[in-house]
Amino acid sequence: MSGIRALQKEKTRRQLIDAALGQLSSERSFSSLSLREVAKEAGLAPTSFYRHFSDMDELGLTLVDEAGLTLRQLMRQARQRIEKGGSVIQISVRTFMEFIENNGNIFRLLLRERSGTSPAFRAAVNREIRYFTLELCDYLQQANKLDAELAYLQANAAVTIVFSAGSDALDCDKKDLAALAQRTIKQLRFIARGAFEFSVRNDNLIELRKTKVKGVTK
Amino acid sequence: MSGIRALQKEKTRRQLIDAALGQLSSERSFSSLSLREVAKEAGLAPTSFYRHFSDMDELGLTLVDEAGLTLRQLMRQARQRIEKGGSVIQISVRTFMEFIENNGNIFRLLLRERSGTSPAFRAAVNREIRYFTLELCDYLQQANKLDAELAYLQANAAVTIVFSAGSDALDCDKKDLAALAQRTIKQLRFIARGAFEFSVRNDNLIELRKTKVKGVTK
DNA sequence: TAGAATAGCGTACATGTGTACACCGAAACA
DNA sequence: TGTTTCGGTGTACACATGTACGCTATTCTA
Repeated sequence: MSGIRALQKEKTRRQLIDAALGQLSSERSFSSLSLREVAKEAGLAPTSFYRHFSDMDELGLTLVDEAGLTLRQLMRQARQRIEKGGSVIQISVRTFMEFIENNGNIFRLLLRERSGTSPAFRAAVNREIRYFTLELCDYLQQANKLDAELAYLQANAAVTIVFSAGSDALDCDKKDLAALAQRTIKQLRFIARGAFEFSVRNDNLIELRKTKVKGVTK
Repeated sequence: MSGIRALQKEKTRRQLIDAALGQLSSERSFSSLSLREVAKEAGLAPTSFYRHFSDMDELGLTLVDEAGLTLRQLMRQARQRIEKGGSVIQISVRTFMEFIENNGNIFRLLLRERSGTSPAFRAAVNREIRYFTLELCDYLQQANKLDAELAYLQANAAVTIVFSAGSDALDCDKKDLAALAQRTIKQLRFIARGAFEFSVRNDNLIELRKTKVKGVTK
């Protein structure tokens, strides 16, 4: 395949996607974009839009997928940095903050559509965040030898905190970013520490039960 | 004052507010409401809208204020319950979940406009959440004898977690609500425990410094 | 009680929207 | 080579929106 035609089509499809992304800003949400605007920005006649997407919604879901991809790419980047040594939490937060500085509008898209009016959008965003959380959960489970439930709860809480910090970062003076990151790091440490304490307590309980059982069966 | 005229005006103003609130739903955001729709729902001619608000934005900000009020009312309710005894965290979460069940659309409004396209809206919502957080912070500071910074970090993290849980609750099957609440409670315990551990560590450091200083000055 | 103020109405208009339709030219295919 | 497919265009339409303007009826005020 790859015919000259399919190639061109793919190219203008990208133009549409980029046009949409390019119009997003702190004062412009995806749902406030019109088909006509996007087509115009992409240098297309309004009706040509339909050759690529049946709907603005379809375009939007594509954008969410794209955002999820960028997010997972981010994870990989963070893991690479971590393997080179350093505080896991610190590196993760720093990586995430960099992501937001470079991809503010994509992150905004996720934040907004997560609580938006389209069930499909909400589901798509939540799916991406779930992937993100589960990857972190796996990591915690094997790195910190945590119980599956505890690991999930910690991962979920951590992602929530970090996303919220990201949201704050979007509206933040640049000079306050470092302080925000520091606070976020401390909060993540609270969570990690708390989860660890609970894990220890659980282990003790298990030990207790074991000895009890031994005592009885003996 | 209170003339029959001012009274009537106040009444139809309320009708507009209620009309707007009434149109909000999981699939309808405030920003997707049109002036005409709201006026119609309130039983008014479109142009009469201007006798009460100069803008849909002005109406929106009024709604956010209203929501903040409801939120603080919620806090009071929770405090009353707490004074009657019981786990602070458990009662708070339960109260919040009840709030969301009864005021889903108001909560949605806050969630959405927090990441919305209007700087004024974002500021208004953040202000309400800040009040909420500071009240909790005060409580933690005196009830748990925490450092001001630690108390704030804990309060902020807790509010973030609870709001996020609230957001999940909005899209949740009713049967899963209890489990969600349980998970949230555990996460809040992580945070509380973590903050406590850090506080203890800090105190020890302070003790250490004190003895050091004593040793030197003696 | 006469005159001013004003909440609410209806009409009217310019503007932006999604999309149906017919058409064109170049690539794909037989 | 002749035919089909298809990405892109321009026109056209019905519709919803915000809001300017002038009018009316009722309340307020002097």
